[in-house]
Amino acid sequence: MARATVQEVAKTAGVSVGTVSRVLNGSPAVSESSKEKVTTAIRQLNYRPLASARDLRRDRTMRILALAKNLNSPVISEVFRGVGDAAALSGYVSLIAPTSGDLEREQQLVDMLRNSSVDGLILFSPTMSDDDVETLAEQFSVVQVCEIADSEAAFGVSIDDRQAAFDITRHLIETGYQRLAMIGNRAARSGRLREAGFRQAAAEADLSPDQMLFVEGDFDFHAGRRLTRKLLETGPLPDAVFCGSDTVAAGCVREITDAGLRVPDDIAVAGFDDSVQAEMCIPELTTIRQPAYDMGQVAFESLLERMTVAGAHRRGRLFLPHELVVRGSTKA
Amino acid sequence: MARATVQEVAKTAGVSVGTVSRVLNGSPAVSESSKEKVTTAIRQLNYRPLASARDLRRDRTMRILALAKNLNSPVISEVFRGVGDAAALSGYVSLIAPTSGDLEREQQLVDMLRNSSVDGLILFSPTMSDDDVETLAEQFSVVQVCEIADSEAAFGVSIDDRQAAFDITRHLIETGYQRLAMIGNRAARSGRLREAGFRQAAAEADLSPDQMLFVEGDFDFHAGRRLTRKLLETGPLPDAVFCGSDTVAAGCVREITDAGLRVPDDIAVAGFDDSVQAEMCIPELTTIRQPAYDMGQVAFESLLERMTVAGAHRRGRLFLPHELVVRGSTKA
DNA sequence: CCTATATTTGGAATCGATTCCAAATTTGAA
DNA sequence: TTCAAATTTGGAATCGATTCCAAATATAGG
Repeated sequence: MARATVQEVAKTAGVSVGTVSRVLNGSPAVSESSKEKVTTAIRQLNYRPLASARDLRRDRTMRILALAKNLNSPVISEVFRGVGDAAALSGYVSLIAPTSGDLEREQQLVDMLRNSSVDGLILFSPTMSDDDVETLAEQFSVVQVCEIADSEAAFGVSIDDRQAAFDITRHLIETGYQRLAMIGNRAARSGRLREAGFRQAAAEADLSPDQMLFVEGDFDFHAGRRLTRKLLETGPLPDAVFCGSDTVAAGCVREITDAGLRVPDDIAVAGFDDSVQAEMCIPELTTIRQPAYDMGQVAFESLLERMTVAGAHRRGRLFLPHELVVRGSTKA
Repeated sequence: MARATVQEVAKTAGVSVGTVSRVLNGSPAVSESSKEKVTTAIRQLNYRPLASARDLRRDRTMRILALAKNLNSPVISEVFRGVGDAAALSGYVSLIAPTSGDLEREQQLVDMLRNSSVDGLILFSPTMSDDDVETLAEQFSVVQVCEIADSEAAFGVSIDDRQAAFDITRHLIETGYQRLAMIGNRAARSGRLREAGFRQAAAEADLSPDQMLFVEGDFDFHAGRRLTRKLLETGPLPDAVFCGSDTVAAGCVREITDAGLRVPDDIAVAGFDDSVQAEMCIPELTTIRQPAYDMGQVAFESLLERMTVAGAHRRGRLFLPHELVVRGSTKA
């Protein structure tokens, strides 16, 4: 059975294509009797309007695309859940695609925006340069979320990573820790901001450079272990380690524990994100809670404005509030 | 600057629309000089073919959609990575959407297949009934992955969940454990199969019913803790617990440890999936490794066949091999 | 130089849903 | 019953890329 068209529905229902289309789109200018005939014919033929024809004529798709490097991060899946729910409320479908950090793949996906396969784009951790993002956003509806370069033209939705890192580092210092270390990730835009916050807090407390150890690498469990090992082997031991993510912190706690030391008595550990892993650690992690779901919602609202309002101004960051969560991995 | 069309490109290049289209699609029947003129005009106008117009005329989109309840499971993200890589190799774009287990949302997304927004569909954990999946697959290109009901008409790609659960339970029994418990999830198709495998292995070893405790609930960390608590409080203590996922197993280990018991000396724990969490536990988990990435690839290949080969037969399951991974959470 | 063949080109028709305008029909008031 | 206004309807034009066929041009062989 081939696909039915409006023409066939019209013929079956004994009306014109115009009337069929009006019924499909809920136009009030249709008599009850016509509406019923059309509805019957549609059911009978199992008819569905062809998306490409509709999109072509209407010049919009009611679809958006969200890009990220990976999907296995708790923050990302929560952000995208927020995006999806907000999108659904406005009648949009939100699609997700991972780029694997592959620039070519990312380009192919971004082309879905350029060729109007989707109406808007949400970027989580773009591989392309900040300039390319900027250029893209000049012509199309784009919103960045979480990972936003700290440049002049920055725009998007995130927490204030620098401030958050400052806050948690400050907490460590106030709790009495004096030899701080950080495991960061300079590859990520947020990672650089968190490092800046860490250094700022340390500097304001007059910690000397050798009281501020820093190592950096990927943001996964194994990297956390490896980097912690490096930290324990080289130089003097820190008394607290601030990790750029809970996953890294989990690796850190594990490595410290395996080395026969105790958390937080010998070395305290702080994470970032307040993901499930923060609660899976022993002891549970002191960390920064990101309002991931809310950020997703706000990101979509912001995108919606850019898609629908003609001259919506594109500049500006939106910071959502973060929260310090104190648990057993640091002393009270 | 409005969007350019083939017409405008043709005019700028001084050729016909036919020639522009031929250049766009790499037809050999174009002279070098025309090709160059067109290429220049395209660059000059920053032209991109409009997806909806192309899709309408060609009657295909080169896009597929993958659905799952959530994205935060390590297995799902790995499966979808496999799908995405395989799709890219064949020139397809693979999109992902979470349904949140909401039937209405799922319907809306499945409609993207019905209205030809995408050429094919990969279902991970459908909310709709098995019959509805069956009906859908009769008319469209659909492949199930991981979660496949054990019915007559079952089709899709997965491991043999029943056999895998049988294997790991068997391993527990052979290691010497005699009072087995399982934490399962009857809401999932795979969960029911794993329970069956567990029961079968226990039955074949002549374990009596009160040597086969069973509790069930969701598959997350907190559920794992809660269900383990239930297990510890009621009835006689098991000496080994088989959990339907690593995440649940992580909760189980944690709860047992917090209760002052030791893993595996007092109670052994086995997981399922071999996700990162298996390595994050103390001790690390004995578990079943699923070839998630490969399953994704195979699922796409299977879908590709259905999308392109006319009368491709749709029936049949494809089982990929699983692997028992023995670690410290059970005795050797 | 001329015909036969191969290569390249132009442009109308097409895909299917929407929309606009004019025409037809209904409704209501007088 | 009649006319004006409101409601409903039909159908052609439209969106933009592709494709097919015929026409034009180029190439080669004799």
